[in-house]
Amino acid sequence: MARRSDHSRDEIKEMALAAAATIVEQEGSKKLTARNVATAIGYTVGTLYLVFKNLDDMVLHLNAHTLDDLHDWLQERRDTGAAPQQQLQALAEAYIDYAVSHTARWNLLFESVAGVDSELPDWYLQRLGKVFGLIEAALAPLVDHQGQEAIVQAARVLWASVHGICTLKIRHRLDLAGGQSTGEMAAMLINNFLAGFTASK
Amino acid sequence: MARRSDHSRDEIKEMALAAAATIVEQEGSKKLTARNVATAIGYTVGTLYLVFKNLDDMVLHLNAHTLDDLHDWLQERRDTGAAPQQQLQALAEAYIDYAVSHTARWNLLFESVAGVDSELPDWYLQRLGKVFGLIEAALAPLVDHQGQEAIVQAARVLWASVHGICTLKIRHRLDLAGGQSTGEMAAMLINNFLAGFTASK
DNA sequence: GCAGAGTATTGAACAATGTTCAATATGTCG
DNA sequence: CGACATATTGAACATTGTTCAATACTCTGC
Repeated sequence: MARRSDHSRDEIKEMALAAAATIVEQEGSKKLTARNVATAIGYTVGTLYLVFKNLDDMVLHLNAHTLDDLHDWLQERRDTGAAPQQQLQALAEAYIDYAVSHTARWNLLFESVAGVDSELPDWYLQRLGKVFGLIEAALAPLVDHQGQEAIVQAARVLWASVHGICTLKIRHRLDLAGGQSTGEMAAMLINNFLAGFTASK
Repeated sequence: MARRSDHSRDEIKEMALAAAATIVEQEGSKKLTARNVATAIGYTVGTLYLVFKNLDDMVLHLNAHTLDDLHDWLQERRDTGAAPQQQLQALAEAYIDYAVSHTARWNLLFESVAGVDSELPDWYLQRLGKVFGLIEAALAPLVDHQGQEAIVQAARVLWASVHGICTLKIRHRLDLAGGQSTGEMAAMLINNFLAGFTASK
């Protein structure tokens, strides 16, 4: 039996989340079970339910970490020196790259049932906002003739669209004859959208 | 015990799919279990495994029906008399409407694990293609100066983008301050994309 | 050091899941 | 009518999320 006070609750929480991330990446989300996580950190299921409300709650926290990860990933790969359009293209490709190289973990971000009927907690939405912030920053120089609201709205439309391309490709919903690559699709989207967007003064 | 030859295998298959659709719509996909479907059609689990390889296989067939449903829904609501841009807007709104009013069933289209690692069967991809066909048809008049390939590619980019907007909204991933409606987002996407697309001769 | 209190941790137990397959009920054909 | 073929069953198994009484530990006060 693990000795009590070996780890604080917060430590156990972090250990569990780290173990969960490893399991998802290495074995897929099917293997993300309470018992597997518990074993991986040297505790038992009961302890897991002491620090998380339930498995959905654990996944939500894991997703929060994934969002932070994704944010850093995008931040490293955006090309702040380049023109806005190239920045956006770089961000889109980085996003797709993340989804491809961390598919299981990225999928979990959207598979999660929590939030389908109920609201997502504020601390989670804030992390989402941080990711959006990167797109907004890249978009900002292009649209100084429009309001801040237009930037925010365009950022969301663009990110949602890139996400749509990404998710359909990864789930093989675009495996029809004559398909382009996700990169080409993102480029087509960004180029045409921006052409229209910057023209509308 | 149901008497043998009461129903052919195909009949059982259709009964099961109809029951599955009802369960998903009325009780959500969590209640879509082998036992629930079997009970609903007056058979037992064993019989279900006689006509479907497993539950994923059943869901795949249910999804095929959903795609047909969606296709008809879109076809009824597209406004073939209107200008291409209005047609696309109508299609986007119809798509979002379908997702909102049949959320559980629509979600199942993309939750399905089948196809994440393996290929989707041809008969399934063909149904996907039929849905894309509607967007291509609406797009065609706008781009006769470009090739057929450009239409196909633009249709995919547009549909994937609308889908992205739709899925993020429904899963509450856009519940941040200052959000637009899905309809407004789709309009912003379509208007700007088309402006860029038709300008690039 | 020791008794006792308090609590961190356990792991057996429960209901529900997907899936299998020997047993059984039923129809059909000679 | 009897015997074969097969449609159908449902008990059984492994695994899941989740709970909670029992247990094992640590620490306090003496």
